[in-house]
Amino acid sequence: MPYAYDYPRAALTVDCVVFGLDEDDLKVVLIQRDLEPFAGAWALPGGFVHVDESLEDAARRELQEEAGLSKVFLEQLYTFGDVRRDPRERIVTVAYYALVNIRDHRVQAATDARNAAWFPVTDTPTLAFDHDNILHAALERLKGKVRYRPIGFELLPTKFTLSQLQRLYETILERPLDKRNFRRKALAMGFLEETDEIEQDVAHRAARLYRFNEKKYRRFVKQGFLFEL
Amino acid sequence: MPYAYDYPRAALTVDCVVFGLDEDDLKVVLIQRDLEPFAGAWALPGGFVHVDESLEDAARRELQEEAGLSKVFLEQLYTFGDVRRDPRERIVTVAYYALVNIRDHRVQAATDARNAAWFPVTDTPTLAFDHDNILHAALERLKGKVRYRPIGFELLPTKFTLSQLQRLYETILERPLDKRNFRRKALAMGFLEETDEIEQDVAHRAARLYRFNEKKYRRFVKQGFLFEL
DNA sequence: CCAAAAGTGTTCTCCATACACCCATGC
DNA sequence: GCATGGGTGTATGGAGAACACTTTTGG
Repeated sequence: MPYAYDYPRAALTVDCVVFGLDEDDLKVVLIQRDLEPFAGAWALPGGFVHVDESLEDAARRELQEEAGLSKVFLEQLYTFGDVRRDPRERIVTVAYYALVNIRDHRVQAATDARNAAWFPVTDTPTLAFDHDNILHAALERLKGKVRYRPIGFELLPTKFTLSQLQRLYETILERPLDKRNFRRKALAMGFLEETDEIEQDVAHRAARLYRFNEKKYRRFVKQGFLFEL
Repeated sequence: MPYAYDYPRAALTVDCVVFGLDEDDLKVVLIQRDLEPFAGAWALPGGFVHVDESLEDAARRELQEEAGLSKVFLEQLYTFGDVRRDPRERIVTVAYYALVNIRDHRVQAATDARNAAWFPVTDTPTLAFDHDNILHAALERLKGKVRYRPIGFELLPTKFTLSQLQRLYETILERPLDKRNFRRKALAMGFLEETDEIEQDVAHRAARLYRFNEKKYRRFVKQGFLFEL
């Protein structure tokens, strides 16, 4: 079959901004590069898109290969295509962001033995390529999205306290929230489910654990809704 | 220089969803294809990304070449990368959407003599490739974005009446708005500027013309804001 | 008994909404 | 004078924001 486009082509990659919550810190997965360009520098996990896999498949494969992560929340962020963003040749990258809860997903430097680690988003080294831009865009997206879609739950363990949830929102939005107002509104949404368990091994009164009920959430969305905290 | 990626590569295109307002109809530019695949079918304007131009540059060049449009509001929408979205070979497309006011921007079937025309968004033919998906995504984006960024002004002539503005919002949001509440809120935003002109040649009382003041808008944004109509 | 965080209601203010009539103009 | 849209104010309800003390538990 003839090519539809017989001229030099850009190469295509995917890069992933993987967010996780560690105690009350928002963290991101970075990979230390072992090859030029930017050998030794930290970068977002990512790699070339195979010609026979979709963009999202490529992103999931790279997450698996480079960080040992699977079955995570993943959403397309933006496509970065400046001509000189890679010093080698023209490379366009489709950026994704992922949300994982660190408990369930231990990050491992995987198959290709490069170093993978969690960094606090507020304290990352200068990244390779334009990855600082990508990370910044992902943070902005997270901040915007969290206000009208309950994606925050992806970052928490299955069962969590309302204080954990509140601290998560405060971390992402970078501002304090009022405890009573927060709890009232969070519960009023109607898709938080009280469990009969409480947290363990804390040196103070133990808080009740809640869980996110996705069915209730979907019903809620269908009826037309607005999600604000 | 060696290639960073010596394997078969996807081709890369841009496609543009160009919105315009014609009277009170929201319309979109479509191009009739003269080549296979989908010869004769309507499609979004777009084409291959050159290896030495950025994605946005490619989108602007295609708009110029295929529809004679320049200097329009243009924003990246989403990147569509399903393996089989083009029957010829693997082609990934970065979709953009553009807003133009039809008065200032006459659409012409340009250099390559293909047929270009405006279609009401509510009444488009079945499009080539996955362009129906792309159009649908663009409409959703427009609906969402118009609520917190005043992009609607891009669709109107420089001077417009408040009723025109209201009808625009009603069209995009697909619901009626209250006239008094709309006017109060629109003016309260503080970046609409009353001119001393009124509309001409209407068979009823002539409405005052307003203009969008971008400086005031920017000041408004800086102070932290929420834009809702 | 002290430290630490959990849990709980009320008030006020502001904004979204609902609603109806007179005005200016062209024909 | 009539048809057509332009232009205007008020009352009500609901939601967001501000605010402080008591309870429980472990050490």
